[in-house]
Amino acid sequence: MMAEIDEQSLFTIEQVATRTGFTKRTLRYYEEVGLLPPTGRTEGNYRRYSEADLARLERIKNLRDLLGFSLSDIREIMEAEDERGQIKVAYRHETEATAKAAQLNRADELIRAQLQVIEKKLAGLEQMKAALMAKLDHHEHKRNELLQYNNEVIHNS
Amino acid sequence: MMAEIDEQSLFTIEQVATRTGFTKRTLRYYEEVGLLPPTGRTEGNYRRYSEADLARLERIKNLRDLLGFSLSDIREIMEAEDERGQIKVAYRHETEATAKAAQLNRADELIRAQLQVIEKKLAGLEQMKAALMAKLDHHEHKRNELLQYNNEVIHNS
DNA sequence: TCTAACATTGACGTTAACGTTAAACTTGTG
DNA sequence: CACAAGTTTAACGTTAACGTCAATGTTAGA
Repeated sequence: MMAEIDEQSLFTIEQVATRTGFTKRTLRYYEEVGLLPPTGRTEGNYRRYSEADLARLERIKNLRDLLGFSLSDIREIMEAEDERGQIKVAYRHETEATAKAAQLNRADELIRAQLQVIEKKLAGLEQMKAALMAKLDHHEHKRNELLQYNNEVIHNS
Repeated sequence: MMAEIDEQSLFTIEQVATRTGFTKRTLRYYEEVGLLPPTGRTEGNYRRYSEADLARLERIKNLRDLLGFSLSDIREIMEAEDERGQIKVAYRHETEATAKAAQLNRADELIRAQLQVIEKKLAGLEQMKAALMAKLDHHEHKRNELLQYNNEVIHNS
C-alpha cells in the first residue's frame, strides 16, 4: 500500500500553476489560509494536486476574478458548499423519508442564500448594462438625425 | 463674487459621510487618489461637496460594493465616463455633421469597452446562478419522489 | 550515484485601501 | 467674542493578499 489516492492524474505545483494561472506562492497561500484543503504529498513531502483540487481552484478563480469576492467571502461560500456536500453524504445514509426531506430543505436554504448574493450583483450589473446600452441607442438615434439632415441638404441643393 | 458654485446644496464632509456611508477618511482618500475631483472649499479651506460629488460617490459605491471592482478599476471606468462627458460637450459645440458622427463613434467605442467588462462578469454570474438553480431543481425532484413513496405507503396500508 | 531542476518552510517585503492620532486651524452658536 | 465642535494636513499603523529570498531537502535522468 503506497498512496491513498489514485496514482493517475496527480499534478506537481508547477503544473497546477501553469494550468490555473495562479502562482506557486498563491497555491501554497491558499492552502495555508484554508481555502484549499491540504493536498496529498509525495514521500519526500512534495505537494501532489488531484483533479478535485484543480476543480476547487477553478472555482476559486471564478469567485475571485470574475465576481470580485474577497478570499474570506470565498471561504464562506465554499464552506457552505462543503456543508452541502456533507449533507449529501448524510442524505445517502438516511433511511427515514422525513429526515431526508429535512436535509434537502437545509441544503436548499444554503443554496438560496448564495443565490441572493448573486442576484444582487446580477441586478447591479444588469442595470449598468442597460444604462450603457441606452446610451448606444441614443447615439444611434443621433446618427440617424445627422444622416437625415445630410440627405435634406443634398436633396435641396 | 464669492463662490463659483451654487450656495444651495453644498454639504460638509460629515454630512456626506453619513449620507453615503463612506468614512470621512475615505472621502479624503478618494480625493487624494483622484477618484473624486477636488471638491469646492470654504474660505477657511473646509471641503464643500456638491450634488454632483454625491452622485459620483454613489456611483463609486455601487461599483465597489455591488460589483466588487477595485479602486483602480473604478478609476478607469470613471475616466472613460468622464471622457465621454468631454466628448458630449465637444459634440454640442461642433457644427460639422461628419465631426459629430466621429465623436459619437468615439463615445460608442468607450461604451462598448465597458460593456465587454460587464458582459464577462454577467456571464460568470449567470453560470453560477444556473448551477445553483439546477441543484434546487434537482432537490425538488427528490422531494417529489419522497412524497410519491409516502403516498404509496399510505395507500397500501 | 551525481547533479541540475524543482519543492519546502520561514521570514521579511510590498501594495491597496483605508484607520488612527496629533497638532493646528475654522465655524457657528450663545 | 469665547469656545465647543468640526475640519485640515501629515504621518504612522493595519490588514489582506500575495512577492521575494534564503537555506535546505527532493527528484529524475544520464
